[in-house]
Amino acid sequence: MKKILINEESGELTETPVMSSITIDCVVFGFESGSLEILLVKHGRGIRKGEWGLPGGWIKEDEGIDAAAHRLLLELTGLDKIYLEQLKAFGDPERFPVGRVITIGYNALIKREDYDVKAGSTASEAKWFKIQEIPDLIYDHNEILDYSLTRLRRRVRQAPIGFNLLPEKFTLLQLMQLYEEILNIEMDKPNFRRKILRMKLLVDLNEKQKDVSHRAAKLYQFDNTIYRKLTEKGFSFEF
Amino acid sequence: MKKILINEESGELTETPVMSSITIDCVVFGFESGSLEILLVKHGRGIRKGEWGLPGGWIKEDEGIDAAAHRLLLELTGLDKIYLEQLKAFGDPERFPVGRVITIGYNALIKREDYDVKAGSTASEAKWFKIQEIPDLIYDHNEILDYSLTRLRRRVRQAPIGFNLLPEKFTLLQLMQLYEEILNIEMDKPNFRRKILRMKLLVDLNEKQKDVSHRAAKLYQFDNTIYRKLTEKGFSFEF
DNA sequence: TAAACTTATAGTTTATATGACCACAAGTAT
DNA sequence: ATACTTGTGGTCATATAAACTATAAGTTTA
Repeated sequence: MKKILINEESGELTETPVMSSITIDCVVFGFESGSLEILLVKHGRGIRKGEWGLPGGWIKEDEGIDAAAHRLLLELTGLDKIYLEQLKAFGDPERFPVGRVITIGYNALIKREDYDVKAGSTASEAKWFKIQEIPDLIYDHNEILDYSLTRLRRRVRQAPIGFNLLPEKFTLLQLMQLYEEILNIEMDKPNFRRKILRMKLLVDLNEKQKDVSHRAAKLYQFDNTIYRKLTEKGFSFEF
Repeated sequence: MKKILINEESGELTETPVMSSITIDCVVFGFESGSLEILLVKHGRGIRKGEWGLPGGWIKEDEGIDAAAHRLLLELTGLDKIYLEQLKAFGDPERFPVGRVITIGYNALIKREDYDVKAGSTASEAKWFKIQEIPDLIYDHNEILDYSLTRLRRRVRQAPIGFNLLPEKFTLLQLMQLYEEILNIEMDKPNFRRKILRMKLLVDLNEKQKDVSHRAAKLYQFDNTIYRKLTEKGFSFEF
């Protein structure tokens, strides 16, 4: 292993840097029929064969961190333009059995309707798990997941990111149920409607649900441009 | 450089991991006479000699990330038990001129009264800068600093962490001015008092300021144990 | 010694947001 | 036609926030 990286001309590095491998691990969230779910992959080889873990992989040389996360998710799901947020780096020296590997965690929010199980190369080994039914995961992935969930719950109250888990067109009830599921609380329908509509960041599509066995609800759409304009005026999303 | 890290027995690693150097960079915040300040260090060598940057350094093998940050700050300031929060990893392939180096950013909040300039080994090259007077920094350190400030402003509203910047005993006005400075807003004294006292997480020390040239204010103390008990009961700090 | 000044602290009032609740409308299923 | 489900609109009591006024307790100055 190349232990010393000092450039004699610039002299920038005066100590011996430790080289380490860097991975990305993604917590991929989806929302299906009222349940918050996470996409896990089964390990195909090694002593931990058959165990579940977060999808991830190695970062390439000359590749940005966000870019690596996007690439890995594209390989896994066939989707680009996934909504991503970096969590933080996890680097317990003991976290990985084979050597020192630091991993960078990501939260990814995807629309289940977009996701085709067969699209990704590793998709046959991928499966959605309800939040309450997550098994023991490899390495420190349960720890990463805990952190991820805490972060999601905080973020979803501060910024309008929940929409990334819903179809392009959604009803107010769907949105409310998303919040109820993520935050694990019960909400009041009329109050929720008023609060979210008062923010004026949803576009009323003047369209209704179809093929539902009850009164059809109006469909709405989230428009990021509107949100940006509002924040410039000092508006701040809050739930 | 050792390019392949596959353990044949476990077979965990199926691709060639890229090795990278990892550094820590800390944004050290202090609060002095009404101003929020940041501790910067002057680079002693190399082509960028004389330029200012965030204090930081290499992470050691077999050293946790948080532990590395604590060690580096101990070397710099002579202080242990500094309040630390990891920000995230910064890894633009171009961020560091000599080679691929990923850095992990930290926010550190310290009590200025505790900090002795002469304590740290590199202290002679360290200096406090007011937030509004930050110069151009080396590498991507301005970017890290921007992220850090955004994060601090958000965090300070959600969790009682501002106290880490104040002396052990402080007045309500000092606390208010800290918030005013960090959030860059003006607040109303009576309203602020009521709001913070209503939370019941300050201990009234039944003590007063000394040597002030005006009516002395009561001194208060923040008690983390009380805060933890309150959060267990469902209380959540908010500003 | 009194007046001026600074900061601490208490109270009041108004607007606004929230939570809990009721009522009814608009559809579907039996 | 009736029951049932979901959507949607309204009310009211309460809590909270923001703006403002007032006074108290000290220090400095003249």
